[in-house]
Amino acid sequence: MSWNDSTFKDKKVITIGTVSELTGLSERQIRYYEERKLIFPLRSQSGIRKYSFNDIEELIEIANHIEDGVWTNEIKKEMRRRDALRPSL
Amino acid sequence: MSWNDSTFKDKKVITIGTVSELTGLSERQIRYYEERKLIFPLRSQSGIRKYSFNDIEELIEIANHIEDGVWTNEIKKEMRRRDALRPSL
DNA sequence: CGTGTAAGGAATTCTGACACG
DNA sequence: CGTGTAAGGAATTCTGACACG
Repeated sequence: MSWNDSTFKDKKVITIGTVSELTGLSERQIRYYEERKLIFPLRSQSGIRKYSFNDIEELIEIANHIEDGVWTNEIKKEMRRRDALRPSL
Repeated sequence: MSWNDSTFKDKKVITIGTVSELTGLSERQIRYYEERKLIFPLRSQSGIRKYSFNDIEELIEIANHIEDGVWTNEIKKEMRRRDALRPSL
């Protein structure tokens, strides 16, 4: 019933259509980035994807990288590097 | 593309089914509280209701009042009283 | 490689109404 | 008064595939 404020950003409750509006990305792009293991939406029982505000921010970063000509493959590597640097956060 | 953190709670992006899961209220109840002017979801172009985390917290408060036997009518009055007390916030 | 699109089906949401109390 | 439900329709989302390059 109540969350500490910092948790709102992590609550996966937003539907793909809304994410598309918020980011300007097509649903096709958003699903593709998931296929490439760059983003991990929650799934409802019936299979509907749910994203958090954090996911939205990551999607924008991913899209920016791709616009710069970076492959999803490289983005994935960069993510792993970043995660390795801050193991406790 | 980017929001200051305090804004997340106010972004109306959550669908009624998810709100129902999060609050434990039925969709019927949630729509009824809107009919009684206690809650004000955003509407997508096609008419789909979108709620914020703040709305969810308010819904829980409303439901608690009703469980205590308070009428929506009274809850509305209380809301007006509260709003009048902090005009600048 | 990253993205668009048409295809068919399943799940979601909407409104107005009848019911109970 | 507040809430449940069945009804019919409209909008959303899902997957797998073909296309282009």
